[in-house]
Amino acid sequence: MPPDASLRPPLFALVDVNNFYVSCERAFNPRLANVPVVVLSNNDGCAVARSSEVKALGIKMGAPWFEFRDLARRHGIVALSSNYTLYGDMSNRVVSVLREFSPDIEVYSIDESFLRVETLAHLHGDATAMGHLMRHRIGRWTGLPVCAGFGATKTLAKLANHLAKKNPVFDGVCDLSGMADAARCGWMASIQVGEVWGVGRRIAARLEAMGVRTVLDLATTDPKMLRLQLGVVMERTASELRGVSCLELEDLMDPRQQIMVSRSFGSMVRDLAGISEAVAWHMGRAAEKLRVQGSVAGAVYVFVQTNRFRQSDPQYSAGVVIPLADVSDDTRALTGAALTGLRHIFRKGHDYKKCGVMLMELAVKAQRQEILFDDAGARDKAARLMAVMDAVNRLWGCGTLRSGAAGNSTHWAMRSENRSPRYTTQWEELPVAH
DNA sequence: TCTGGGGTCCTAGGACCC
DNA sequence: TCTGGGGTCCTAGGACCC
Repeated sequence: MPPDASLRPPLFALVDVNNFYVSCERAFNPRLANVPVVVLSNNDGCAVARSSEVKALGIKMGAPWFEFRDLARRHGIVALSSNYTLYGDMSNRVVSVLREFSPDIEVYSIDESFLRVETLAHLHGDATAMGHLMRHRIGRWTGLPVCAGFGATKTLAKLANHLAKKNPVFDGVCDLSGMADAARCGWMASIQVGEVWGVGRRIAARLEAMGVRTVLDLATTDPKMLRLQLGVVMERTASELRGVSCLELEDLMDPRQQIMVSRSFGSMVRDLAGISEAVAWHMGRAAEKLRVQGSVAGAVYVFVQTNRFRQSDPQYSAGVVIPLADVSDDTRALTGAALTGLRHIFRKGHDYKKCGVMLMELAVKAQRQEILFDDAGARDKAARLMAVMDAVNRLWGCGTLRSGAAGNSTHWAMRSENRSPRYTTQWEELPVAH
C-alpha cells in the first residue's frame, strides 16, 4: 500500500441494477419470480424493461406492446404499467447503500451509479471483493440484484459492468483494472464496438466502415484520425479505453439546465381546451421540479404534435419559445406563458397525440437580478403559496393541489392499466404480510 | 385501436462586429 | 476590374445516454 493514497491511479466502479423496473416489481411480488415479466412505458406503449425470460423470447427493448401482445398471451408474459413512484424510491435506497461504500458518487441514472474507489477498495481486500460485498448488501437490504464493473476510467468501468452481466464466469463482478494486459485485451477483442459507452448506432456503422469492429480495435485506432473523422468525443472515448481518464464524476449539485415535461395523450385530442389542460398540468410538474432545484426560468417552450405513426393523417408539429419579462418559478406565471404560446401554435382540425413544456434559461434563484418596479411583497406571497402547494403535493401525491387551468377532466390522461401498488411511499398501499 | 420520456454535449453555419 | 479576415455569439440539429 503506498503511503500517500493520492498517488493511486483512478479507479471507477459502475454499479447498476439488473432489469431495474422488473426487479423492483419482483422485490414486492414473489409470484413474479421465474416468470417472464415486462414493464411498459407510459401509456402502456412499449417495453422499457424485460426480465431475462422475456429477452429470451426475442422481445426487443422499445418493442410496441400491441405488436407482441399475442406472443405475450401465448407465453404467459406478465405485462405491468410503469410505476415510477416505486422505482424512484427503490433507486434512492440503492444509492444510500452505495454511499456507504464511497462518498464520491455520481448517480448517473435511475438504476446506475459511478463511484470513485481507488482509496477504498483495498479496505475490502480488492475491487472484486468490494463488488461482491456491494452485491450482497444491496441484495439483502433492498431485494434488488446488481452487477459491478471496475476500471481505470468511467468508460472501462462501464465495459467491465457489461462483462459482469454477460459472462457468468464473473459472477456479477468484473475488475478490468486488476486484470493482466493480455486478458483485458482478450476480452476487449471479444466485444463489438457498438457496446462501448458513447458509441451509438450511427457511429458504430461509421467505425465498422473504417474497419474498426471490436472494442480493442477502437482502443488501438490512431487518435488523430478519430478526432478528424468523428470528433473530439470519440477521441476521448478511445483514450478512456486505453486507460487514460478523461471523464470525471459529475457534480451532483449542478442544477439541470432545462426541465421538460411531456406526455402522449391516452387518446387523441382535437380541441384547444383539452390540450390547454394538459399543458397546464405538465407545467405544474415542471415548475415543481424547478423549485426543488432552487432555480428560476427565463423562458418557456411549449409544443404540440400529431401522431407521427399515422402517416395517413395530416401531420402537424409546432413549438414556440415564450421569453418571460421577469424570471420566475411561479406555476401561475409559467402556465400563463405556456398557454399564450399554445394559442399561437394551435391549429384546428388536427388529431393531437402529444404536447409538452420545457423550462429554459434556468438560473439559480438566489442570484436573481433585481428589476425595476419590483414588488417584493407580492413575490413573497407567491413564494409562500408555491411552498404550500409543493408540500401538499409531496404528501398527497402530485397534482392534488394544482392550478385551475389544469382542469378536472382526464380524457387526455395516459393509460396505465396494470400498475402495481406504490408499496413504499403510500400508507394505503403498503404490502401486507399474512 | 394500440408506438415513452427526459436529458447532455458538440458542431456547423449564420449574424454581427471591428 | 477589383470585393479581407478573424473573432464571438447564438441557434439548430445531430449524436449520444438512460
